[in-house]
Amino acid sequence: MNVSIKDIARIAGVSTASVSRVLSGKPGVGDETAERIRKIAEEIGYRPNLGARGLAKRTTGNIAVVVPRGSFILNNPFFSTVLEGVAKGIDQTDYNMLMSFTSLQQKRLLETQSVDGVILFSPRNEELSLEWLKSIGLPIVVVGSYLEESPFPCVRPDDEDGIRQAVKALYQLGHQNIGIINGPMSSMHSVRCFNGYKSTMLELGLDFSHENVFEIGEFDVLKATKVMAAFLKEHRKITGVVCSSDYLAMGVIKAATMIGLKVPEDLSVVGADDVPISDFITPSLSSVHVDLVGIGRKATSILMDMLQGKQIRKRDVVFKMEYINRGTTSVPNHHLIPDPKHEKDHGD
Amino acid sequence: MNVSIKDIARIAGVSTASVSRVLSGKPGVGDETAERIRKIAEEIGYRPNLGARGLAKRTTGNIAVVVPRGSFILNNPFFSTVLEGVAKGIDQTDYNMLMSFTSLQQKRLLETQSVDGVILFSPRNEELSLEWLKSIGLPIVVVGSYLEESPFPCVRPDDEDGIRQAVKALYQLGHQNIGIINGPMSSMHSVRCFNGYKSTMLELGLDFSHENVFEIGEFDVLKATKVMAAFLKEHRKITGVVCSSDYLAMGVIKAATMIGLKVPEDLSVVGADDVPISDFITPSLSSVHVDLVGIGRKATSILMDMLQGKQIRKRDVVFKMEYINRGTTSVPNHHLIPDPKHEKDHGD
DNA sequence: CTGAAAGCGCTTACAG
DNA sequence: CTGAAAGCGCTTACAG
Repeated sequence: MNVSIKDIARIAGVSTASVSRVLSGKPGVGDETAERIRKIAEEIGYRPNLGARGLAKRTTGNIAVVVPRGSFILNNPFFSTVLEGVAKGIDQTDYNMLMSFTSLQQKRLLETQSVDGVILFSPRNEELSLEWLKSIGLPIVVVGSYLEESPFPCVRPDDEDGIRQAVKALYQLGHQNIGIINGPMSSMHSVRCFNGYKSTMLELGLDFSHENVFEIGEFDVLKATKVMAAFLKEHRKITGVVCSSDYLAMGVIKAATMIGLKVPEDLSVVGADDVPISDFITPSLSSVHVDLVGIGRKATSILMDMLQGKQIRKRDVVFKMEYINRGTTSVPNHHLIPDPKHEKDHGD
Repeated sequence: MNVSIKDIARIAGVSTASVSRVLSGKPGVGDETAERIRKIAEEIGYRPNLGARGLAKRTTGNIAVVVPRGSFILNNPFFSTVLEGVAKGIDQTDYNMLMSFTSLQQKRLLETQSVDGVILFSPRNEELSLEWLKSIGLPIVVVGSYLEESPFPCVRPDDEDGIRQAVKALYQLGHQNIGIINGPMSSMHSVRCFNGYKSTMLELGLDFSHENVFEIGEFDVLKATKVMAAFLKEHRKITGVVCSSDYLAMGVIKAATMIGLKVPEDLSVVGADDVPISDFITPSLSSVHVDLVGIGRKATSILMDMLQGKQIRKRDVVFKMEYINRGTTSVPNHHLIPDPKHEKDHGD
């Protein structure tokens, strides 16, 4: 029913081969013929059928963006911000973006020859097996931390150092009892954050205790506030807390408020990643900045390189992070600090 | 290189027609043959080629989700929340979800026979012309307010009534000078909000003045805080402000803080839509709730009906809204209200 | 129940 | 510069 190159060929009195050539920008057709073909195509409102083209060329023109953990993840500004970068990156190409949020959809998407490559948001170990991922034989680049032995290029924040900076910032403000609110340890990101936290505490000569580590099982922070509130209540010695994400940090603030703690007077909290909304809430969130949009863009450009058969030199691209002091951090309430002015002299 | 039904047919010693029939669940193949085919398909790791299937069946199996106004829109929780509903809806079908954020991508996506239907997030008039949209001849359902004369089914919040409730709530708290922070009037949503605001002010016998209407030109609220702050500074008589979205409301709070106004003591603010994060920030945002996820789901199910050729009875599905009092509203500072207890007795 | 054949809309050696 | 033809991987009347 839709017009096809056949129609154009008939009207123009040429072969479909010629039509195909001019419409897909290939050389080898006389200027006049080409012009005539273009005009006719325009007139009869020709729309190429990407599916057919894909069949013939063995490509799809689609790239998949798969984010595990269900669609509620959309509320997590980390994802939406990186996604913004990915979207911008893809926009500059001729690819279309296919998204999937559930594992069912992912399987279907990836097993069905529907995409040429995939941007994979850091899956947890149990969600997508490395074996399966390898078996589908698609170019994949992962965003965020993933398995060490992953064969896929990866672009991620330097999360371990991010937490390190967060802890140091708190330390320099005078905090001694510093806790961490972390995601589930099945995520490499959480593991890295934990490592950064632990090693920095030790390095600074602060008490490291598993007591002060709170791991929430789900990324659904909204639901986790009550347990966080309980945790904070039990650990009143903690005057500062670092979080593995800004989103989590917002939950901590909420939880603190619930039990009557003031931020930052009673509790300093610092996030990680510095999503756009963090500078926007009141008080604005102290965090460790990283170029999230840049991460998304970089991931896309690496994928594009792979799609063009280029050799990928750097399999791991790590974005550096930088602490930003805003409204949710201050000197601890219980101790008067002699000289709170020294802002940043990496004490070691 | 990938195995196809031809390979299966050869191995099984049957025709590709039979293979096709069993693999796509069609009747008319003997149990034994069917079983053999299935087993072989499994063994050699057959993956159907959706593109080829699409070519043959004249469908794509894809639905497009198009959101205008660039990808920064992802930071707007309204979109991500509705999107969550859409994603959940699509998950339950066999369709894949193609997303596009820029107008370039949209054109390509829709003009290229890549999708069977589209979920369109309320475009502004100037972005996507109705003519063009109609010309592509795809089933479309729009989410959010759009042109009155739009021929496409639409599902949206009752935004006009939402603002009405917000104004009334403020009025009942004792506010007399109520302003509105609105989006650009090129969006139907903003128009509706303005109408709701104006008519309610008049109805309540309050002063309506264009002075108290602040329209921000862009949806990029982050960038708009400074102008909002200036506006608030110039209009100190305003003790309460209603916003056309929660996202905007967060900007107002930020702006108020910037100029030293306390929320809600000095300024009450109420949002609209009640996105998940609104209950999460501190103080939590008073807003007018609407089932955003439900809106996304409903839009998807309507589209599915259209795809199956069903007649759509209700072309406009309007979700009702309900005011929720939280932490950003209180009695106005300047006036002592005799009886602030009467919470909700729709005064008219 | 089963298969031969045409067709979906495009691309691309191959030959001229 | 141009066309005939085969092919991409699947589906579906049609005939048996």
